[in-house]
Amino acid sequence: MKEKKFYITTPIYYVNDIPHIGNAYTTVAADVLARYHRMIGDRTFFLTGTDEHGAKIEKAAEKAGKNPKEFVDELAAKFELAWDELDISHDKFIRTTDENHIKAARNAMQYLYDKGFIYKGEYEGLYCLGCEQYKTEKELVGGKCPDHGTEPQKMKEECYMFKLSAFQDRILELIKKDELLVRPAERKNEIVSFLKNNPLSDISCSRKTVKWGIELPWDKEHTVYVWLEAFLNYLTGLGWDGRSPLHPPCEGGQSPLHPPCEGGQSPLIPLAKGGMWPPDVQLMSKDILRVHATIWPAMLLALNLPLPKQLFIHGFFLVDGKKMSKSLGNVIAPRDLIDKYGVDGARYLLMSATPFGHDGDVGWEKFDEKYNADLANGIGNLVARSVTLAEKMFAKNSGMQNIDENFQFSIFNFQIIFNNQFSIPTEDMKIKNVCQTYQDNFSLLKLEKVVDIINLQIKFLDSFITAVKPWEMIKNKDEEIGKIMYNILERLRIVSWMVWPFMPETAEKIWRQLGLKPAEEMKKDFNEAIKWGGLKPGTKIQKAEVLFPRVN
RNA sequence: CGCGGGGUAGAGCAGUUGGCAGCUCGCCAGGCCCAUAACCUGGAGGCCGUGGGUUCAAAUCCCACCCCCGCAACCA
Repeated sequence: MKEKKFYITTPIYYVNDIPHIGNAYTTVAADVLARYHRMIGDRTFFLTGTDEHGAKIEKAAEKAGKNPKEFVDELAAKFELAWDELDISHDKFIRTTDENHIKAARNAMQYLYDKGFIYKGEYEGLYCLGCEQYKTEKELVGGKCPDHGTEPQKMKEECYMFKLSAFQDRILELIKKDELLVRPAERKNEIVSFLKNNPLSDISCSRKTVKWGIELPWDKEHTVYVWLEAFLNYLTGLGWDGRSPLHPPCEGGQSPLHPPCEGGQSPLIPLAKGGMWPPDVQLMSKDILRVHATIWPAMLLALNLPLPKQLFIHGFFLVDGKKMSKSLGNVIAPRDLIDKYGVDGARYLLMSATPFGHDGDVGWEKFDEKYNADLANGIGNLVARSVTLAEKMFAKNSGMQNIDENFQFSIFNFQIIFNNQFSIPTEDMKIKNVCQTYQDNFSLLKLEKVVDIINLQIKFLDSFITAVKPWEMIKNKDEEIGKIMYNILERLRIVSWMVWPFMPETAEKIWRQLGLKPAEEMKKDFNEAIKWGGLKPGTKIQKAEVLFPRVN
């Protein structure tokens, strides 16, 4: 099998609140990558979902006068709806309350226990009687519980511990050698220096006091403490049953469920979906990097499973320079963005708000500016003017003439000059090279560069149109117009493919205006689709509604 | 010396194999009239945080210092 696979995950979101712009950012980014990989023909699996167990949810449910299951059902539905509204194309929405997840998690815990990675110990912490919860130092205000104003008491309880300490050296090595790639580089530095300088201690992985959770199979008084269980979603989301690595020897090195095993024996588990494991990219924000680069790989090592290839950490959004928080009242919900800018507008603004991997400052003013500049005045306007020109040309009884892209450069000089003194060699603007750079940047996850490439193509076409003045040629019945318009529309068609992972609906709207059927187009592979000549000269070009109305 | 990041045009940001400082918005002046009061061209506007060093050459590499932000583990 030559085809590649691509497995991407988002973290599962804790359902103690409705989705916000931060969750949406991670999810849209994952969606863009998943769509891109499907587009280039990779066998792709995109997993997202919700984390639904734990004391906080138990309490929040109680407060809302609901039983926990009802409570999480409602919130999980809100997440699913939000992703639906954002056109997220996940293959599976995993919930940690799913029957399969629970069963698998118990199997996995049992396995870890049997292998001696989990042992009985004690957890000591500061316990607030009012909250019936342990508090971390950070949660306390002046040494007191912010909710009850009382000082928490030191308490101990029996719990099970996971031998995290045993994995420190191996994890450090793996990260240093990029076998577990942590990107961007500054995040790798951070975690490497953390692992070098701080001894990892074993962590508690069960609670007696939390009822809303998954019971340990060998000790029903305990429930699994959240992190360990939550991480397993990346496996159970693929249909894993938790019986790791109890993979029967492959007879003759073959199995219908996964790629051939070496020597008939393999630690690879027969995951559903034909051997998707391990993840190629796991996206997350920086607050959960540390646990993902310690507990998570430790679990996989304990389970004897391959580690993810890459953890990619993106930044936080600041809203007008301030941290987004409920108390400041500056929380932006995905819904707010969609209402103002449309689904594709929202997706685009999230993805272009900041270089991928860095923190970014957002805000309504900035969103408005970017939306008008890039979408309304940029691609939206370009499509409108191109399609209108084509319609006018057809009305004058001229037709398009299929001619290769070199024609465009021959009349626009061999040196394309636009944007001040900035000049770009013709070679760089050739479709083949543009698409190559596009793909290179995508595989490096440089999404901001990918967006730049698209916008440069739009500028190029705008500049070209102004330079050749097709409207005059139409008036003068200049027969060269057929070639000019073909060049414009054909390049536009190819650009629309580049746009597709970010704004699928927009790409489809462009195709329709170009007389192409989205359903037919979607059958194509990217590399086939971007070949010059996809647009047939006789195609009926028809103007439709404005893609991105300006906002104020 | 806890760890990591940042300080570049009025605003927001790009910019490490060191090689004439760039983008978007805003501003000024032209052009165009196909298009969503849009598009194109040109212009003004920067001691690239400060002080040293390496180099023919530094925003970029090294050292010191100043200021800002995030993190400091069982916080889902």
